[in-house]
Amino acid sequence: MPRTPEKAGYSPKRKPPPSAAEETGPGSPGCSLPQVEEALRLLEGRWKLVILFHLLHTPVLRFSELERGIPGVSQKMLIQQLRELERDGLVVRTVHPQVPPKVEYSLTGFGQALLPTLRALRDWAALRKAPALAERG
Amino acid sequence: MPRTPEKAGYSPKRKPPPSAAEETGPGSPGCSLPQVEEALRLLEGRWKLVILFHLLHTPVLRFSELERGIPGVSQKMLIQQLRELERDGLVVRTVHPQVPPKVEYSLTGFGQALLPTLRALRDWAALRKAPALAERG
DNA sequence: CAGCATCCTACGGGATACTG
DNA sequence: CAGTATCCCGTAGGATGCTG
Repeated sequence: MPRTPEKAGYSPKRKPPPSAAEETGPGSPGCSLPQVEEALRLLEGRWKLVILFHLLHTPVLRFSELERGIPGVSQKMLIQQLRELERDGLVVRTVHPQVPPKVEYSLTGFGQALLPTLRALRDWAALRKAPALAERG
Repeated sequence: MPRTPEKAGYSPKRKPPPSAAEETGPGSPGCSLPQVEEALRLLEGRWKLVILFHLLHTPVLRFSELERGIPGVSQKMLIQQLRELERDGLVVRTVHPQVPPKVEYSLTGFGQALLPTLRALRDWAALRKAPALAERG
């Protein structure tokens, strides 16, 4: 993102609404919708879930392994998404100071906590082939 | 998307890889990664999960209700995401032929099947405040 | 009320080339 | 090997205005 010289935090017209803590009332779905929305942002990005799926299956993976494991991704995207996941506390990046560089990625506790979600997601994905699914609920 | 007069299906350089059913082997994470990836696409979009959360909480909602329930969204986006969800078989759109138009949205069986996933996601989101979460997994 | 149409910008994300 | 830098396109998505 060299287009903005700074950190490019981005905060324009997007969330101009009132103060905050407003939908957090008792009438909101589940528990606190905005809190969920916030967490959802951490997972946005075409490759994040895929990366997490891989790291959940293989606890430690180096960059090249991830790259090979996710055929459609470019290094730029892989790096970018990994950095965001790291910044958001989902993934740990470990650099081994060697001559041929070696960097390994693994999940934090927070990242591992996604296990139930990803498992449910996988099961849901499997439903797409199930014929017993009535189209009209 | 009036820029492309047609349906603008979009299919450029995105998925040029081999045939398919290749990672579906026994060595892949969980079950079949590409299948999960495919299902993941149905949920992409800034507002889709939020919409689904709302519809899971309130089974039937009209357009204006959703609009009010999701403060940050624009009508354009709301419509667009709803249409995609409808097209992908997650949501049903029911038009009531009245003078002041009335359109209601609800989940299909497939959409309702996301309940466990969304629940897990909500629980995970709640973890962000939990102090007992070691940053290094 | 529910939606379509249009314009416009920022971001997502791919391709390629270069570096420690 | 594991990135960084740059160029570039297409899409996401906001703002506004109009319609049945």
